[in-house]
Amino acid sequence: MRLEDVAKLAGVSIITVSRVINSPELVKPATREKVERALNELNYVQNPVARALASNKIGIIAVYIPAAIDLTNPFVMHFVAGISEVLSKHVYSFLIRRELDNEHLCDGYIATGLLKDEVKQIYQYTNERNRPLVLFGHTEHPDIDCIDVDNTLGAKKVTQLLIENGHRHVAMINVDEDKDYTLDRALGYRRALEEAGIDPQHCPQIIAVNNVEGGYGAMKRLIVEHPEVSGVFCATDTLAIGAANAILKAGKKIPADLSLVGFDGLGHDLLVRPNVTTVHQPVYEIGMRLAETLIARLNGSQKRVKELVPPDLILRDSVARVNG
Amino acid sequence: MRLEDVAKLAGVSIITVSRVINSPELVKPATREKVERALNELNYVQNPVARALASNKIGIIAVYIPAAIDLTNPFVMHFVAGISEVLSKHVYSFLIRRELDNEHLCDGYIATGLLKDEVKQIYQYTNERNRPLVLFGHTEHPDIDCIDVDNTLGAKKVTQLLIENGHRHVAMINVDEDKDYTLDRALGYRRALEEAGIDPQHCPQIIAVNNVEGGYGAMKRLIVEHPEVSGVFCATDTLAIGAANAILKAGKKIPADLSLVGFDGLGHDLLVRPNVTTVHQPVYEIGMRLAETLIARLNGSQKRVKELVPPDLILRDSVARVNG
DNA sequence: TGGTATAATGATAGCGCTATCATTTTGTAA
DNA sequence: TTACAAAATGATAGCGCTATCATTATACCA
Repeated sequence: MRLEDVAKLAGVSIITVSRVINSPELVKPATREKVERALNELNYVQNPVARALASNKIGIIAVYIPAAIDLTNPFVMHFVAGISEVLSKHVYSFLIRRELDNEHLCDGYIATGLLKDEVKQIYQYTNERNRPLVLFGHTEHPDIDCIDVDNTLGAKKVTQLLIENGHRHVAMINVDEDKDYTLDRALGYRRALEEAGIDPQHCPQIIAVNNVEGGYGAMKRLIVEHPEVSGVFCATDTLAIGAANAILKAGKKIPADLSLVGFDGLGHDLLVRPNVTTVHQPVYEIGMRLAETLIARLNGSQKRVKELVPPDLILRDSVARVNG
Repeated sequence: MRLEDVAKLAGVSIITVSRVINSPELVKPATREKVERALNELNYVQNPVARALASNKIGIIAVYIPAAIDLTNPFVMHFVAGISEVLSKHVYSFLIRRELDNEHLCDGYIATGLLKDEVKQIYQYTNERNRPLVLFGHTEHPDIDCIDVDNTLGAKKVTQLLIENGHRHVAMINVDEDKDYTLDRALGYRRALEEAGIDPQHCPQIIAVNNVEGGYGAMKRLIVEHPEVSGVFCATDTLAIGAANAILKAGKKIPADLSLVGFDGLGHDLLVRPNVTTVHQPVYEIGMRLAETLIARLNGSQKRVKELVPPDLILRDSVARVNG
């Protein structure tokens, strides 16, 4: 079933059929009708591969999520859902790529979850293929469109919340990964301390694997080794869930005995008690913005996009005044 | 950058270059080396669209998830992750489609989350495009490869668990949706009751919207209207979380005052206390099996696949003996 | 009625690759 | 050396569509 078959039946040339499909306004109504009848009769279905080859447009965006990243992670899911919403409006499909192999059946790339080394790699990869690239994070790279959460600001805000509630002995449980957000959140934490005149040296920072067990173990250690600490900032909500379990297990109350804050805000609130005060990362929105940015590029935009999205505090039930 | 450029540089024909890329064993080592040098020097990158057009193979599987289904649902993402694992081994990419429009840039289709009406629609759609289709669920359709959880069996098992623990007054909170799994779980529930000699008429079944709030409201009603009930089966874990909240809010204990069981088993266990006994749906594995089935079809298999995967009970802390 | 502008349609050459068949080269045995 | 088979390479025709330019039909005005 090709344009040719339809053309033959309708008694026109194939290009006229193509026009009826792609720009019907260019075809005289009488002819158009004739062609449409033929299209219907033959139940014509276009071959998008052939169109892609001829027009150099495929209608697919590749979302690159390295194989090391767990797809079922809510962070990833919300990100992908945001992308999906925007792309479907623009008649783009998207595919999820887990590695950078020879294929590149797409018009452009969105990437997330990259380690620093991987940024150079995908930059080269997309350049070789002459396709635009937009990134979640890594805003330090001048030649790539990037959008990120302002991790430093978020960490600072939430640490300040602890301080404002009278906590002078605070601690941070951070993630054991070579990613910017780790450093940025640690930086925000330190800045909040310094601005409040608290010596960061006196405020422990524990490194843990980013899962519930990691948070649990770190908090357990913290309770034993630093009994003076009254407020804890966990670099992720996942860590915070583990930490909360450890606190309760130790027979302490949240927030009466220990105040706890997290970072992510991806819906755990419905599931955990007490609800942990946290920083909401607008991941869904960032997915949307990145998709919009990429589409703008595909439509010819030359504007370099660099955005730092300020996160919001979500105040819940896990912070109390010291001795209050 | 085309095969032609490489061929010119290497002093061979384009087809020889194509062979070096696709079936190097057919090329004499000396020639192969010459071509490989040229490939490297020019940094050749293949155009997969052209290859797809010429070979009628694209290397993409479309996963159709209707736009009505929330992508951030863990059910969906585990399913997708299972598909992803298998496909990446077979050098296929996959793309997520949210609606059935004119595009069909793929070798075959995997679909989930379909309403009954939508099954016919996608069946016709894929037939017109001459592409194989495999489905999660809807095993009643004789002409489609389908794999499903045995929902009836799972619901029966978990209801029996309540009965075995002495609960004679049980209730079910079911989902308000026109899907098979709804009916099947209700059926399993009823069968378990009947086999135990309990009249289903005396065991309430409440319909709720499938979210935490829905479960909460339904449970609240149940406590007021049916105080005799001592064991509740929720058709989804999401409902069970809401139900658990309602029970605790009412000042009752789980499982001392009320036993509670769910259905899904998708990792909420880490987040909710007490952990709810549930039925584990092997969604990830079903994603894998569907992907394998589709690939078998693409490789020429003619075997109709119909599988009902038996789910497992996950025994946790939310069921106790009556008056025990 | 003729001439010109404009609308409508058509012919044809790719897009970059693979499949098919044809040709050339190489290897082996008589 | 010759003959023949097998291995290696090449020429060419698509795959089904769109872009580009050429041609033909129609409209409009003087």
